[in-house]
Amino acid sequence: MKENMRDILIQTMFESLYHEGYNASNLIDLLKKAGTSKGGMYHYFGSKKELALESMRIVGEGFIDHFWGGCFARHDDPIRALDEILKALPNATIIGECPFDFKHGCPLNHMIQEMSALDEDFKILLESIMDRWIALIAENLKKGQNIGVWGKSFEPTRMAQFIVSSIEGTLTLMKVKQDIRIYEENTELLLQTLKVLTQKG
Amino acid sequence: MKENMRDILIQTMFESLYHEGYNASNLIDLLKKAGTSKGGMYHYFGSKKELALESMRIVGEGFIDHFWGGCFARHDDPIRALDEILKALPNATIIGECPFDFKHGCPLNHMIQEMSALDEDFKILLESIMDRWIALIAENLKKGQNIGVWGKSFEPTRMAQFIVSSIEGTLTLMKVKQDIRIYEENTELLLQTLKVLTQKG
DNA sequence: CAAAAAACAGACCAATAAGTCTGTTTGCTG
DNA sequence: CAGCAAACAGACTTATTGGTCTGTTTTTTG
Repeated sequence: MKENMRDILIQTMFESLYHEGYNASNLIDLLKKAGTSKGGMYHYFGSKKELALESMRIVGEGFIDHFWGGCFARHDDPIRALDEILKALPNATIIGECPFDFKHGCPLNHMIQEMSALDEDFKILLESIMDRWIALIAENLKKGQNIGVWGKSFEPTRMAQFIVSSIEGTLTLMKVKQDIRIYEENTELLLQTLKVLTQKG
Repeated sequence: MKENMRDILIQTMFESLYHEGYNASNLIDLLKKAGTSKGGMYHYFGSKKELALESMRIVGEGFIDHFWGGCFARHDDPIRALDEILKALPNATIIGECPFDFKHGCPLNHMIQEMSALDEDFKILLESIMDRWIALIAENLKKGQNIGVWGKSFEPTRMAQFIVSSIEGTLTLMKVKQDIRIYEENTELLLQTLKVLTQKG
């Protein structure tokens, strides 16, 4: 059951992007961590950028589909799913051995800030990941409306954008303040808000 | 009325940090834009990092004190002030000739993502700027409670953190999607939320 | 088992960029 | 106006880093 070097490179690059960012991460260190060499990497990927893009795509889509999508799928009631997601996030594993942690915040946010205005390919990819995330939440908000746990007065996509924004902003604050109470207080306020904004009638 | 080169360097560095980030910005280009040379810059600052830190400090504190603080000071009612701030932000000038723009989002968020886990000096500075921002809002929320436009059931600092998070997250979304409607919809939801969470009685 | 292709190792190259150092200009002061 | 210090110009140094290229090992396949 030998792991494929291409996958190892993708995971290792993700960790570098998450912890150091794109410009500050260097290939030699990355290759050392991955246990390979220049030749090994350039055999699979045409450039640092190509590996980084593929890495963000695989990990980003995977985390949304499996962690978020999985939580939604395990609950009939999307309210409980959202609550569980926010409680589970601080201890979540993003990919392989790489845990989510408050010191480094949200990798998607990090890449958006660092790269989206600098490189069009990154921008396009990051936007598509963000769209996938928002679409998944909106979809489940709609489901909540259909099964009657939420009212119909709100627009699911708008509400999903609001939720995502609130989470991203909270994680930014966490990254610089590293106080878990802020996360708990903010998510509590968010859930409280949702109950009001989405109430029936 | 000749402008001081030290100030020009601070403004030019801020633009570079805002538009390219710390690692991707290079000194030669920056010096060309500022109209000076290596000798000119190293006369005032010991390193690129020193200039960047000073730049973020001056501009960050200035924007919070003047733009945010100014808006709060012009209104007795902090509800109206917050509303005006959110409406004015898309056309605000951050410093000198550098306008706020959705393509580049929030410079504070950008620096937090790129630098706070990478360099302790950046982290300390960025946290202090964030604290100043939150404290200013909390202060004015408290004022709103005291003059009776808001109820007393909420904790000003927690609410300020929630507001800041929501704005930061919204600007992250703007940076990658660049659709002003999202900003308008999100800020509308935020204000709506505040009215509910801060209501009297 | 032999040949070919995939996978990998690592020396080398070229570009970039921060920082240094020497020398020149500008402006203030006694 | 002389002298001195602040302000600035720019060539040079040094370190880093992404990418290339040649050669070796491993695996697959006919």
